[in-house]
Amino acid sequence: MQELLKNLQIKVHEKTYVKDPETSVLGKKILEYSIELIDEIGFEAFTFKKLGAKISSNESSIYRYFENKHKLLLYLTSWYWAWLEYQIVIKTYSISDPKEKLEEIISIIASKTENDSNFSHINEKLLNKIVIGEYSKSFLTKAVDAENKEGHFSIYKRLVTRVKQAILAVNINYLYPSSLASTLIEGSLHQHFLSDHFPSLTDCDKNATIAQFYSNIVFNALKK
Amino acid sequence: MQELLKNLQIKVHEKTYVKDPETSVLGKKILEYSIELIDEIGFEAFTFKKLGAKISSNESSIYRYFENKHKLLLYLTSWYWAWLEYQIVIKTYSISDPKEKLEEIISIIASKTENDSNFSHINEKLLNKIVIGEYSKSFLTKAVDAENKEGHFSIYKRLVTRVKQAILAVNINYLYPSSLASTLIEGSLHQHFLSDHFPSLTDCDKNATIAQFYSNIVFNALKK
DNA sequence: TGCGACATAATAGTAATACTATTATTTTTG
DNA sequence: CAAAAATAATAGTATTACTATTATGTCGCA
Repeated sequence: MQELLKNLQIKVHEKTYVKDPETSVLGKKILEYSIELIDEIGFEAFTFKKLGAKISSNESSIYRYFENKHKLLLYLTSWYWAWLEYQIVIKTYSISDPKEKLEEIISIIASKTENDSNFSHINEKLLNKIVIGEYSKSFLTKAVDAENKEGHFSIYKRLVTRVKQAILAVNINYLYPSSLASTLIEGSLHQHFLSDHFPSLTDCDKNATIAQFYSNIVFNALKK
Repeated sequence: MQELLKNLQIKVHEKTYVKDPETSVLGKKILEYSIELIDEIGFEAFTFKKLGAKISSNESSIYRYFENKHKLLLYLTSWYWAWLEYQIVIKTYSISDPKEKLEEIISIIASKTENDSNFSHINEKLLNKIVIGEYSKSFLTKAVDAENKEGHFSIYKRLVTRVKQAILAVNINYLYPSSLASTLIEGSLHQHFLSDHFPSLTDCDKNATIAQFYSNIVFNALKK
């Protein structure tokens, strides 16, 4: 399985980039250091000029890979969701019991991300931090509907659908599988944010984990 | 009760503004039309110059009320949460049964907002739309911790705490009252957004409402 | 009526952003 | 080695997010 992954490349919707960043050294540098820079200064202050300076490259060269920083954010977050989906597939592949499987999925989604050596130019832990702090900005724009139509959120939607299926496998009669799946994914990000910045608004990271909280929510909701 | 409200003014943390917009005609115009304009063009494209043009006033005059558009967003969203809290207080004041009370709170938080004639220059329905689409941007910034320290999120935190109390009143032994309260409030906004832009990721607004979904989640979680 | 205080408006100016376009240089590869 | 492709450098534009200064209007009260 690990061997198989060595040859794997995470595919992001091609309209997200002008030129596929995975196909060149500069492209990979853009990915690697944009994650670092966005983490350092935040997405608002992040510019291609600053990134160019950081990688001793020119602003105009970065524009040849991404139309603008918003598209780059779409790329990075799509990459993250695709990667999370792979984690889920790999780690739950051999689990046949639906409850056990869902438990594992919740744990993967809600736990802190660990780095994955299979993708050397992507720091997954940092990327997870970015997703927590910036993901909402990728869809909270006036362009959502157009971008959604173009397929920029298809990976995210596929992930939600996969979680939904796992929920229905536990209880086929549950009335709100999509809402529960999307709440779990988005809510986990939010609880992470709260535990970092508004600890009084969460119980997680005190005597409990986010995974335990959502496990409790989900399995109580699915009780027959 | 309605009479009492006539004389009520929603108070927002004073560090949010340079000059209290409630104290002048121009100030109220800024509030009224910034809501309209942000709704029309989105927070990113919104500028004080455009707002000035809309209200035939000058950019520089608006700066005398708000330091920048981010502070204005903090003002508007704080106003919204304060208003929501009043709705909860008024509508649940006379309910003594904790379950019934929590049910009503969930309904107020999760349902579509109706306009409130008590505050003539604020269109609550539009403001709710803005909160759904822009609220996250008010805290997903590098300045959160500093702004939190300054008290800009105190109204929101008070609201979450109030909901937390209502949750504990139903089941004092529940382990995650803060997380459940914050999930309910933030998650409701997200489900509204999904039902508008990603209907496949939610079950709400098809055969169910967001309030029903959260009611199901919350009361199953609180079952003893 | 007139003076001062204050609110608002107009104007101008700055550094940075988010690009586009053109040209120059370097690297790749056939 | 020449052509093609990638990258870098340079310059330029409209807009943003302000700040500062000055001008105009408006209210109260002496």
